[in-house]
Amino acid sequence: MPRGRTRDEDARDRVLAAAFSLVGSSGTEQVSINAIAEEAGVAKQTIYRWWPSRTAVVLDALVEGTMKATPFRETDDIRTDFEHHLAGVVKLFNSPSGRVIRELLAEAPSDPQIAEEFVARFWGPRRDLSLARLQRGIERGEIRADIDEEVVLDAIYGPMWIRLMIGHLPMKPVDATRIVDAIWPGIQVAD
Amino acid sequence: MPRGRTRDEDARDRVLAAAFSLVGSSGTEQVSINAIAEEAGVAKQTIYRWWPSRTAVVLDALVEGTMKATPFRETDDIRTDFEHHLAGVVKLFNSPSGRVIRELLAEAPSDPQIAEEFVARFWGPRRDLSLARLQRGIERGEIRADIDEEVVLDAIYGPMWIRLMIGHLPMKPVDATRIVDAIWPGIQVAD
DNA sequence: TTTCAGCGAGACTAGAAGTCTCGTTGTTCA
DNA sequence: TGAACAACGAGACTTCTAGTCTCGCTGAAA
Repeated sequence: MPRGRTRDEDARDRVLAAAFSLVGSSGTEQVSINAIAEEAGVAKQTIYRWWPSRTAVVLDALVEGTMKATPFRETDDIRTDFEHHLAGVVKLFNSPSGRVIRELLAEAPSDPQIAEEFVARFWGPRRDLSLARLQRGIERGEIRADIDEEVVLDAIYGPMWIRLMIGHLPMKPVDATRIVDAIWPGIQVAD
Repeated sequence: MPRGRTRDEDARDRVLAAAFSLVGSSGTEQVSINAIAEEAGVAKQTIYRWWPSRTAVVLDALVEGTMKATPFRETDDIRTDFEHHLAGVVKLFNSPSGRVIRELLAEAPSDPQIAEEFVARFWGPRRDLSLARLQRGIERGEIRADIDEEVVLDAIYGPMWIRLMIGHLPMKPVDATRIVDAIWPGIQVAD
């Protein structure tokens, strides 16, 4: 056990909560590191002692705060499982998390480290769940074996991401069904 | 005709070229407004006289620089036209323009004005071309009339955008075909 | 009770966006 | 031709924020 005072875990939680809350409600404005520190009742140095940058805090807050969002149901009806999952994505993107994700991705071009971690810790794990589900569909003979899995996944997720990032159209729950309707005929095994 | 010295159109062109070149090659680093001014051989005030912000310059540069990119062929084979168009998108996104688009979209969350203009001047017009092509397909009885056109368009473009923004996978020309392969069975009129 | 790292507070530094001023240049109009 | 005037290059200046540094204090471990 190292000497000295131990880390204040409560302060850690307050920082993550403050970061998530501020970035999720205000849109980047007022979300200086000072504002996060003040909201959390913490000194700025306490933040920089544990995180390398403001964006790293937000990423941690996102990963921690949405750990259990967009679960993947495992029933015998793969198609419906995907619809269910996508509906969860719509809900997530329309919540404060959506704004946090958008802000985070906006930092990615200027911070490759963040971009990499975002993929490794947030996007990757979720996408892998989908991939596994797709592969199980192939094993069970319900999904065609000759599809390009990566392209199919990106076609399934793409519409939501494009709307989150560009914002040209709203995301509605019914779109989850429509996306699956559009994709499914191309990947299912012909009856 | 107003009195006084007229605008230096050559300086305007140099500013746009410098902005596009710097943002397209270096990734946001070294792309301060000072750097653009220096590269263009222009005073900073000359930039702010004509553009409201640094990002507005980059948007103009993008619109001007990619006016003729990703054209939409009009043959009798709609499916191949889409493949051709998507292949153009892949090429565009893999070029310096891709980086410029990414940087621009990264500014969008903190600058609603830019977000709106990006849609109105870049994304909207291109998307409308696709939409018109899709609708012509419906009129000609090649595409199903009951599809949700917006969702289909976003499913077609989505994979490229998601890869541009997240960067989890490269974009290859062959993906253009694979995307269309994945989407087409769901939207074409059954034989 | 000594040691020592974490803590809050806040001064400080560095760098970039955007503003302001100034003397100069080029165009229009009387 | 020359006065009026706006755009120009140059660069100082202001403002804001990310991130650093220093301080005296606090609390857990040995």
